[in-house]
Amino acid sequence: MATMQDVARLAQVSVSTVSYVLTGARPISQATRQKVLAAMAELDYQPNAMARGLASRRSHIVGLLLPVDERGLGATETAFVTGAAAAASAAGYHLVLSPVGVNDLDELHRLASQRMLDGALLMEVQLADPRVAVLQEVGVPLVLIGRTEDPSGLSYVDIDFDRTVRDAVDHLVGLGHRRIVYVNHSAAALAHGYGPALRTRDAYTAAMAGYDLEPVMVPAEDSAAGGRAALDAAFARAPDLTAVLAMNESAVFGILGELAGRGLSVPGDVSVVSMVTSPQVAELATPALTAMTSPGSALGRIAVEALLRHLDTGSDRVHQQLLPCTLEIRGSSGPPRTKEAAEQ
Amino acid sequence: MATMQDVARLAQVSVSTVSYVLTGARPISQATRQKVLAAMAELDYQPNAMARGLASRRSHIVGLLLPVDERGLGATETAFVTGAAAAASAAGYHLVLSPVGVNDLDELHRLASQRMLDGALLMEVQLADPRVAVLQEVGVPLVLIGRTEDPSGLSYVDIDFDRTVRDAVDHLVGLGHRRIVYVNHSAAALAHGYGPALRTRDAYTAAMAGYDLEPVMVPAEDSAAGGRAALDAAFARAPDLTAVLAMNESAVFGILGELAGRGLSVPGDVSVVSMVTSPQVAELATPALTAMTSPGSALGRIAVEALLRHLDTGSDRVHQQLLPCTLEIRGSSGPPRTKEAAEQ
DNA sequence: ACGGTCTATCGAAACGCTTCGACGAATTCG
DNA sequence: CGAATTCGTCGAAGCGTTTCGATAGACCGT
Repeated sequence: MATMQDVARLAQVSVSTVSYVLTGARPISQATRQKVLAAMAELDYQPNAMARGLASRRSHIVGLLLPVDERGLGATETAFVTGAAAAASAAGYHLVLSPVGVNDLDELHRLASQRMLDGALLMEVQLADPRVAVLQEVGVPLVLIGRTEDPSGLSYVDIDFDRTVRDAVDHLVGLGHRRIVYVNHSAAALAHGYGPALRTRDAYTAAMAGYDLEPVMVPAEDSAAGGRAALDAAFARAPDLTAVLAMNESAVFGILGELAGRGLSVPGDVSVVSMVTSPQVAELATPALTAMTSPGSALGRIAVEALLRHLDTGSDRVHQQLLPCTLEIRGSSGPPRTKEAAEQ
Repeated sequence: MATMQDVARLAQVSVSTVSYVLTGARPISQATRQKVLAAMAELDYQPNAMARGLASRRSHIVGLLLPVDERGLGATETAFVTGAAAAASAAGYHLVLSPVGVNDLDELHRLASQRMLDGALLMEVQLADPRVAVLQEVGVPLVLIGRTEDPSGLSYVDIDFDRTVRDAVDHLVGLGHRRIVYVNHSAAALAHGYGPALRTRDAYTAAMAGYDLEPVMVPAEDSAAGGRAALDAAFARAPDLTAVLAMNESAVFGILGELAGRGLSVPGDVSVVSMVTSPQVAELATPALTAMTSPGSALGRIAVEALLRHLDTGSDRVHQQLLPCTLEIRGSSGPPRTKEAAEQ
């Protein structure tokens, strides 16, 4: 493996000159630059990442800190991860996947103190997230995926839940629905201060209020069975419902199954709109789901770009950005049956 | 940020002694070890990963090389990635996610030559995969996820497709099915030498032959629409089919939808078994899918462990291991209608 | 009491790069 | 036309570890 020494010797220049050619930290004449580049090519030289990292105090590695307690990542999270990895890679950075428990603060501290990470993305941020303080204390630049309760001074990217919920409700109301039930994440998630669950709850309430409609929210476990149970609960509380808005991707399928089981057609009897869902998943359902498509991959890319901008320019402007999910109408939503049609 | 120097000074020992305490490379007396550990604790010392990496020529980073051309990762791949990340993390290693195009060999060469990776896991291995040679040439220890045509001398972990297909066919034949159609990956995947598609094709043919049954295989695009089309094709070629075995996770949902569209019940009229599927996905369908559950997370863990064993012990024994998917019977498979029942 | 082993520790030389101060040559300016 | 500036390059000092050879005692058998 060739070193910079070898290149310098072959090009008959000093080591520092080779370094300057590589980093552009100082001007180098065309002539010598060519000599050096030729030598590099001949030796198939690649800079040693560790040495470079040690000397420059920049590893060119950013960490993606993902909570480990979850049972696997959903399609949205996966898209986020791959989007982030692609963006990092495109910018000459590396993305390391660090599973750290939400409450394993010591482990996090250790990880962050190793000077291996130039910066970090924090996934699944809670409203009150102790991990933020740990990372700040160690001085690792940070971009949150999601938001804490008070994110002032913190960079984050997140889904614009307000807008997403409003758009979904608008869509359903626009079709003529009045009785719209919201199936949220689980009660446990709500209790834990899981941001998306809380924010969508509030947004839903507000959106319904805007139309003078009564909000009906039921929580659902993150599974098909949870969806079935939630639909039962929904009918118990609103027997005349004509539309279901569901945050919980897994639960949607249970809802669909349960509707079919009750002999109700979609969207004839009940319209279903799935929130924060990937197109791939939406297409799996029959009928294909009208869904608010999550900007998973874009979020990942934007988060990385914001972080790298900070790292590379040293600018300490915080980057705060919300991306809405976009409505994609497929087969699971339509106008409610009119009274007459229903009475036939 | 405290350095080893600081620790040494505080503990009144030499720097090398501190290092030996940390690495255990040489014996250190209890007394000094305690002094050193105390100093470390007091200073909240964490070794600098870059410096350690430079001096020891070991980065403690392994790369997960995933092809970039795919449109996202499926649930199985995601489980693999998280399993690998967890295993690496547990062993004190870091996992970097490197999206490199299957044919971007230069990029791969560059990545591998940076001495940033102690080893690599190669995902989505083709039967003839040029990436393997590149990595071997650079001398990066390697574990394949999947297999090349001739994997002798190479470490790999892969799904035992033979066994998986056989178990699935056994299950269906055991229920009484004779006309079993296999819905494989796309024709393009087959043409590209995509291992799972080819191996399951052969295994299916062999398993059917074992029962003196005629194999009928149809390819399907990786989508719900692909599944619908495949089912059409299947009925065209085998109008009397009673069971569908499907490799293509996305297509399964299309198949289910199309069956419902034709007024056929599952499993009453047609049984469906999904191959290499995660439980989460299987549960989404109605009825829940009888499926061969993929060992995604275990594969990731095992691959990392094999790689690290090689790195840490220097043993150059190759590790070759196949894991079968396990049959999980849910609601989509059952005995075929008897002739009498069908004629009623 | 003496060379011979061990054991625990030290000092110094890497590891391969970046970066800073210095310096000669070329250029500019008054 | 000499002083001041700029440009391109060099040498050397780090960056924070690991690791190797050396060494000073402690311990052994004789």
